This record gives sequence, structure tokens and C-alpha cells, in this order.
Amino acid sequence: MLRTHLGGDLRAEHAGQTVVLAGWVNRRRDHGGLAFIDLRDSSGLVQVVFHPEQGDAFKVAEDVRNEYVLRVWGEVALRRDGSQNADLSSGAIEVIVSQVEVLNSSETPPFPINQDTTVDELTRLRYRYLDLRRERMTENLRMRHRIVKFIRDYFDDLDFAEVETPVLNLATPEGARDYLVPSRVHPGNFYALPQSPQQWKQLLMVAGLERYFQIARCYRDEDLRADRQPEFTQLDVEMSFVDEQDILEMLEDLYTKMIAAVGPQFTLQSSPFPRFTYPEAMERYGSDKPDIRYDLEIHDLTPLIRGTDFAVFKNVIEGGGRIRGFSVPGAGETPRRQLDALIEVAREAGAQGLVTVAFGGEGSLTGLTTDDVRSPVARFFTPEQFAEWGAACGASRGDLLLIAAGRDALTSRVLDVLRRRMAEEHSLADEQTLAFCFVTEFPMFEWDAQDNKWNAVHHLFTSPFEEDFAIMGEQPEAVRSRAYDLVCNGWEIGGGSIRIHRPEKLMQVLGRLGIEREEATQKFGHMLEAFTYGAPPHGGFACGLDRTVAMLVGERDIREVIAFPKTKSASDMMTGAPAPVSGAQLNEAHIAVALPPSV
RNA sequence: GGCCCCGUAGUGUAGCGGUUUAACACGCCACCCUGUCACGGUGGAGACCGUCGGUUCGAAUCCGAUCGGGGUCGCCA
Repeated sequence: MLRTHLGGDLRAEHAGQTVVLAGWVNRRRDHGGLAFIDLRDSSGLVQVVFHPEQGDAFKVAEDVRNEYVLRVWGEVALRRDGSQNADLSSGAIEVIVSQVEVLNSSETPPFPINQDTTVDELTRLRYRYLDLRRERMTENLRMRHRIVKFIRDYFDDLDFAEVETPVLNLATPEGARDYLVPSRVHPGNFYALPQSPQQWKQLLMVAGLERYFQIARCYRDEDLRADRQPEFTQLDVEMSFVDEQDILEMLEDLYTKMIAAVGPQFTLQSSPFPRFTYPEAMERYGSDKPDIRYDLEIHDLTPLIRGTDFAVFKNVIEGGGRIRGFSVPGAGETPRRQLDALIEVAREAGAQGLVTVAFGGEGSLTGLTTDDVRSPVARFFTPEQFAEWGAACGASRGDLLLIAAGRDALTSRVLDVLRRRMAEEHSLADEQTLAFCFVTEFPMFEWDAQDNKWNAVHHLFTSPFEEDFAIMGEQPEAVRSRAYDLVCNGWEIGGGSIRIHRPEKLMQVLGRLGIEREEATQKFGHMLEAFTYGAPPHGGFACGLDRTVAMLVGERDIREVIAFPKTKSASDMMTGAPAPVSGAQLNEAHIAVALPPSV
């Protein structure tokens, strides 16, 4: 070892000891006749002191710069009274250097390593190794490790086995776009990188493993977002002989214990986690991943408005739509300009418009007068009617109603956007609170207007409710799936389902999705066949590890918890990937490149 | 693929048609400084304003294209 101690570990009790340290120059304070260096290693910082009496060492210290790598020999000494530094773990002491060796010099870094400043994303990714040297990023990676360690221990304790599944897979027609890998041995044929180990884990259930998990890397060739990378990591779990209840309870237990272990500073809003069916979540929050740290709950005003002469509402109701809205406490004084901005937000979300009703004053809504109500539709309704609406939304004077009209799909979407916007503007979401919930009973199918067919909302191995098989032909939109999502603070953290384990059921679903018998056999024959050999009932889930880590370190962008992420255009700024390959490599893979005309 | 935002010293920003020799902070370099810890002081270097084209007497500034980054919708079972 090049050192005897880690600098950040040194305490008053080490005083008098001779130590050897190694690390980076975090900062140098040169007083001419005396120099201090904050030496940084994986444990933190320690102040090392260079006195001129130490001739050679002092001279070396004068020429040292930030990020130089040093090895120092010295004696731990208590700091003189009044010069202790409470901000450093080692702040009670300092190391008086007798000898120093420069293990490596350093160019001036392109951005400061010793402070957490905003730096252009591009520059950070280009010099990712320096970006990661910064304390915040190092801590994020360590937290990621702790979480993975916790997960492995947790499942190990419950007799789960971690099994690695193939990265080279058969491409499937459903779901996200695949990353393709050419086969050299089979000219013209391709593997697909896994979008998830879905089929493998089900086959492991058929294999009788009963309890499987994996920290699995997954790949999807789709456009990127702050919470989406082309390659990402899932906690993948599957169990046999279980129902929804078993799995939801396990997820609850897993996350509750994980947070207690690695993120004790967070408050769980409620445990057990509230459960909403999909229709309920859409009705109350307009979203299948509601942020329930705040209320702003959506209410149906249609019954109160039915029979109105106000054309906009009347037409919507007659057309089968509804009028829905929610109350924003204390927003009754929102100035006109901001209300206009909200209407614009609603329009961007697809709404024709947005009705705002601002209640003036304080206290209950009884005795409301025309002067107390500020609304663009004030002349179409009486104060009593507005008071009824307010009561339905749980509003008082001083609150603001936001009301959208239209088909449910539209009003949900609009009100969801507004809910999140108002929570943001009024700081309703506590950053230290984690509000988990489950959303269950998702629809099994959704209509794909582009391709004119039904798609699986979750995935095609998800089991519909047994009693819903009967209506699969006539009312596919009404078929409920045994799928569930784990949601936290408006983020979809994970999801899963009870699977289909009988071949004839799978064929039924495949048929509904418009996959012909021939294609079904070709793409899913192995699953259909496996299910004929006594496949046990089974189910499971997959959680986004990147999102889980981001959530627990308070990052909004999963790039902050991935060591070497890609840019929005899926490039690696450090290595330059992806890049052209040689003709020889292409030939071996039997690939002829046909570029689009614009390139 | 659509729409939106951003590209100005190493970093973060200002400047938004003409006294700009492009400003400020941090960083960097030199000198001074024996108790600092975001050390301090003095001085200095460093940017053809992403690229190409256009408008104009004059462009970092206006327009168009392009490249790169980011956001968002589509997409992501």
C-alpha cells in the first residue's frame, strides 16, 4: 500500500502518529512562508501542512496545483485552538508533512472538481471521469452500490436466486424498437438486445425456480428523456404460486426497508402504500402515476352543471363528455396574467380552454355574492352555483377552481398537467417525503389508431382478469389486466403483473392483438410450448433501478446516477460511440450499409 | 419525426444593430504573504462570440441553413 491511512478517517485520537497518505490536491492555500493543502481521497479531506523548515517538501508544495496526486509522510497533530474546522470529518487535526512525493501532475481541469457548480452537460460527459471525481457524483455512485447491495441481500434472505439471462435475444414484434446485433455465423440474421428479461424469467418459473431476481441491463432504441436512457438497469423479479397481494406486499416491504436502510432522511407519506385502480387514479388525479404528496384532487362537476345554457359545457355534456376540476387552496388571488398562462398550459395539453373560478375573501363559501367570484363564465352562472362547484371540490373562499370540459381522456390529461403545475408553483410537494402508491387493474388493450389494431398496454404475457376473457372479442377496451405499477412522487418506479401461464390463454391474447397463428408460433412458439409442460401460475415485477437511485439521492435526471450515460442522441461524448466500422468488420457481419439520402 | 430553449475566454454568465479595445465572477499565470480552510494582496494572460450563408455603411447582436446540447409531444408493451 502506498498509504497507511485515509485522510478523512483521521481524528484527534491519531495525534502523534506518523502516517503516510495519498490523494489529490483539492485546494492549496499558499501563505508564502507556510502552505496548506486539502488532500482528498475516497474518505474525504484532510489538511496537510507544509513548513519551510521541511525544506524539500515545502518547495515541492509550492509547485503543486489542483488535482495533482500526492503521497505525503507526516505526523498527525491536533490543530491549535480556534483553528479546528467543523466542516471536515478530520477537522480536529492536521498532518505536518515531513516528506512529499508527486505521484502525478495534472492539467488544470476543464471545470472545478472541488465545488458543485453548474457545468455544461456536454463538457461533463466529455470528461466524465473528472465529473465523477466530484463529490456529488461519487456519492451518487456509492449510493447506487448501497442500493444494489441492499437489494441482493434482501432477496437472498428470502431465498431468491439471481440468474443471468441472455443479452443476445430473438427480436419480438411487440413493444419498443430493438437494438439489433448482426450474426456472423448466420448471414442476414440478427439478435436483439433485451428490452427486459421478460420471457426468460417466465421460463425460469416453468423451470421450477420459483423465486428469481436479477439486476438486469435492458436496451430500448427509443428517444431519450431525463428519465430514459437507451440502456438502463432493472430490478427484475418473478415468483411462482403468488397473486397480486403477495407481490404488492413484497414491493412495499422492499422499498420501505430500503429507504430505512439507505435513505433514513426521507419520510414515507404512508405505509402500507395506498392502492388505486387505474380508473380510480385517472378519476381522482387524471394520471396513472399520480403525485399524491399533495391533494388537488379532481372532482366531477357534471351533475351540478347538467342542464346549463352555457354552450361550451352544454355541448360537451351532450357529446358524452364531462366537466371536471379541482381546487387550489389559497390561489384565489392569482393575478389575471397568471390565470391566462394556465389557460395556455391547458391549451398546450390539448384543451380547447380552461374555466377558472377564483373565490375572494376568507372562510366558507356560504353567502357567496357576485363580488366574491372572479371568473370568465361569471355571467352564465349564479354565485350559488359556483358555491356548489366549490363545495364539490372542497374549496373555501380564497381558493381557485380550475375546470376542464371534454372527453375523460382529455380532461384527465389537462388536469394532470395543471395539477403538477400548481403543485410546482405553490411548492406543495415536499422534497423529503416519498409518497408511494400502487395503481392496479390497468386496461389490457389500447387501440392503436396508427396501425389500426389493438396493442397490449402492459405486455402480452400479462394475464387478463379471468372473467374478462369472455368480453375480449366484443369489448377489448373493457378487459382488465392483472397488471400493477409502483408509483412514487409522480414517477413510475416499477410495474409488473400476474402472467398468463396457459398456452390457450396466450393464444387468445395473441389473436386479439392480431398476431396470426403462424407468426405466433414463429415468435412465441417457445413460450407456448413451455406452457404446455406444467407451467405454474406466476407473476412478478420490474423496477427501474436508475429511477430508484435518482429518487433516493434527490436527482431529477437518471444520468446523474449512471456512471457513463449517453446524450439525448444516444451518443457517448467520451468515446465517440456510435461510430462507423471498417469494411472488413461489415463484411464479416454480412452487412451492407444503405444510408438515407440526406446523410 | 414535430415544436421550444441554449451555443460568447478553462467554467458560469452579461452584452442583443454603432464610444466594445466584447464586460463581470471564479479559474489560470507571475510576484508578495508563517495559521489558512471559498486564505488575502498586486499585476497579467486568455474569446476571431458553434459553423456556413444572407440583410446592412456597420452583425456577437437581425434573418436563413447547418452542427451540437437540452426540454417537450409523438415514441417508450
